[in-house]
Amino acid sequence: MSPEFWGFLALRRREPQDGSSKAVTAAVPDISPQLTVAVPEISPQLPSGTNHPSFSRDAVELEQAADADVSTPKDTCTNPTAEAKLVSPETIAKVVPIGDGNALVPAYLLKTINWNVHKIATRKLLQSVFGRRVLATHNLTGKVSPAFPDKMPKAKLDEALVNDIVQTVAERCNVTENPVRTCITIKCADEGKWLRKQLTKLKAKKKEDLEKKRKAEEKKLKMNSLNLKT
Amino acid sequence: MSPEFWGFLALRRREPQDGSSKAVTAAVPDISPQLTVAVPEISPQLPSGTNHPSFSRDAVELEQAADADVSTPKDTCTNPTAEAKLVSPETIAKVVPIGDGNALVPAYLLKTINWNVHKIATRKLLQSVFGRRVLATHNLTGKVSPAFPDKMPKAKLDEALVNDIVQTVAERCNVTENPVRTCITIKCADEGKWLRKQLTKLKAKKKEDLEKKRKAEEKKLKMNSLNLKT
DNA sequence: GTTCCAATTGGAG
DNA sequence: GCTCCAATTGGAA
Repeated sequence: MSPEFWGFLALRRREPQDGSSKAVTAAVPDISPQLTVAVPEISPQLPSGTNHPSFSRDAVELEQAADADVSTPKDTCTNPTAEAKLVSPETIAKVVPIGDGNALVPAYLLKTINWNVHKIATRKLLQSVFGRRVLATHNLTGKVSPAFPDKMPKAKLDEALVNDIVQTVAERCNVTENPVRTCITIKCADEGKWLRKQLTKLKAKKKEDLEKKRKAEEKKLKMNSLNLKT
Repeated sequence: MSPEFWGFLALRRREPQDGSSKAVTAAVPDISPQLTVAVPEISPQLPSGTNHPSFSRDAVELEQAADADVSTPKDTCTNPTAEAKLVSPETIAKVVPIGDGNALVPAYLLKTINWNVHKIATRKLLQSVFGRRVLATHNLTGKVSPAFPDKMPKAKLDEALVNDIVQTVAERCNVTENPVRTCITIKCADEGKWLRKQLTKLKAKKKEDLEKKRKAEEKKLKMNSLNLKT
């Protein structure tokens, strides 16, 4: 609850335009072109790192914090990001491309989606293609909110992947592309809130653990002093 | 540009919940039940006063300011709010109800609307039914923005009239009601910005006039003193 | 626990 | 000058 606790989340721009952004981008060349692995439920597309045309230091910190803190808890059920490549070929074969073919989603997922409800369809695809933490730390445009010009902009979702989703939903749900994009914006916002909650929990737990440790030390000291007396 | 200048526009709540709101509401009984008059282009539905279930003092001030300041300039082309009743019966007869029949719009307007573009259709109807200044000072729900909890909420647009518009557009444009409602929200926001601009201009003009007057006085005084010397 | 809503904003189109 | 976009927010559904 304390302001300083959220300092790194409720980010405010310190410099109007960070001159170091170019250098940072240069330092992070395109390593992997968004390989989408087949993982049942919540496929975790590698969170961030690749497609950030421009971000300033603060944004990077947010993502690192997110990566560091929330990667361990059971937010992904069975998934092993690394082990994904060791999965049997049959399972991998069940991933199919959508749109222009950049985005890959489990075939079974496509079958479960109700294409009458474009909002849900969009969210399902987003979840599958990007994973929660990417959604939480990115948005459609990567631009600052006009309503909150002091807040750090989030990174931009990979355009090609977004387009694949938008196309697919627009076609199969028979809606225009715009409501789909709006839906993406909302999903990212929602996942952002979710991430924050996760981090709050984590911090609370850490604090609690520290408290426990402190009390243990205290007790130990007390015992020691008692022993000395007798 | 000075903060105090916009003080009454960029309203901040002073008290959490204004206890006087009831009294104010009582002081403004429902005078006219939203009579919509037929005026070519921009029909000016009487701005405010009738359907405000709950608003605090600040909100009232905003509306009064708006009424007082922007009613004179040429924001409405040919319209005479008062004279509307003197218009020939034929002209009045050309007004037709939409939706459940609460909202009335000029028949010719309905004909000009392109029902393939729901956003434009919505805006046209809004303009006709409510008029710019009502749109500028009201919104869909009358609730505070969650993103700006300190800003005064605008008054709520008459629900029956809104419903008539929403129904009509949803039907004739073959869209769901929600995009129409979103469109209303945006239109109100846009008209709010428009009103602000008008007021800025007015204030600038007033200031300029004062300046002129002051200079004239100055000159006069100078002349007087010269006359005294000779 | 998620999804959805709508208020507000500045700027792009 | 008007329309449209999407970022952010808290709470409702």
